Amino acid sequence: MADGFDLESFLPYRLNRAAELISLSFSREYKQRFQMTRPEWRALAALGSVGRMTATEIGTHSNMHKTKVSRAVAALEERRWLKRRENETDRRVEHLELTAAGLKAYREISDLAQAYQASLEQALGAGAVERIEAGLADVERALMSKRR
Amino acid sequence: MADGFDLESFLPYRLNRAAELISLSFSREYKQRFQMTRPEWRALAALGSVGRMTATEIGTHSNMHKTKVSRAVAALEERRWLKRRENETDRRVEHLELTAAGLKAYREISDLAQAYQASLEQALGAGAVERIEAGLADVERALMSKRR
DNA sequence: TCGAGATGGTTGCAAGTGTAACCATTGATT
DNA sequence: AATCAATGGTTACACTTGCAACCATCTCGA
Repeated sequence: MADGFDLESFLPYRLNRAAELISLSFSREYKQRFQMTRPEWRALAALGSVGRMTATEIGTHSNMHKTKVSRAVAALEERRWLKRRENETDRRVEHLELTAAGLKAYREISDLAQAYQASLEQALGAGAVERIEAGLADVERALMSKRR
Repeated sequence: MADGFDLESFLPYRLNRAAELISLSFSREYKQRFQMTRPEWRALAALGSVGRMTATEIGTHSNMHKTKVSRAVAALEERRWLKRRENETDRRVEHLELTAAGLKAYREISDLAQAYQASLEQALGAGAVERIEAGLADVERALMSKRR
């Protein structure tokens, strides 16, 4: 069926397949150990690396839908890994920050993540990860400008 | 919080973010127009480009869970876009192939996909897509060998 | 100061998903 | 031939997700 279209070189497809594969591979490392979903880990990581943020900020930072963020934050709060602080001047927003326990968890999981990334870099060779990430950044930039 | 871990350069995270972005961006192009889910489009694309396949083959080819494939195939059949043919020598397997209507749909959507990819290539510059895909292939290879 | 719209965040609901258990069939071992 | 494991595929169930509708609060202009 030679009609010019090749799924195998269609970027959305390729990107998704690689992302699913890597995501699956890494999530196995923490899902069992920390009983945490991916959105929760993402929110934790954002808070851990950036510090105090609002829910909306977490959403834009990690490109998650606001309901995902909302539920992830609720779950982390339930675990006492984060607390909410109200903003004096605008009572709609809530500042979120990790508790001591949350920070501890963040450190453990980010250690895991670093080890994972290191093993990937090892397998891929020097500079490969940087090159790939540069490419991804280009894609994101292109999509963002496409949007409007 | 300088602790050595930077979410922004963590490959699983970056890959997922880019994939979600591009997937969202492209699915808008066909979801409304063809009322089709992503697994259905994937199965259709696999069948359209490869030709006759079994469900398992579609699964490995496009890296989809077999239940996803099963449901996508059922949906496509419901629409009369594919038909099942039994295998004489092994009655467990079913050969799947597109009907004329299915092929027509495939052509329309793959035209859309080609146009989409062309606009991306335009925005990204010559060779960029190939470089990115080469990087993705490396990642997949690394993950596959990691697995065992 | 009042109301209309914008913004931060949550929730109800319907649809999509993975896991595990399942049915049917085949292949290998005896 | 009889059995048991392996394989192709479907389905029941619980969980996750996105959309839309929602509540509360804030902003801006008449």
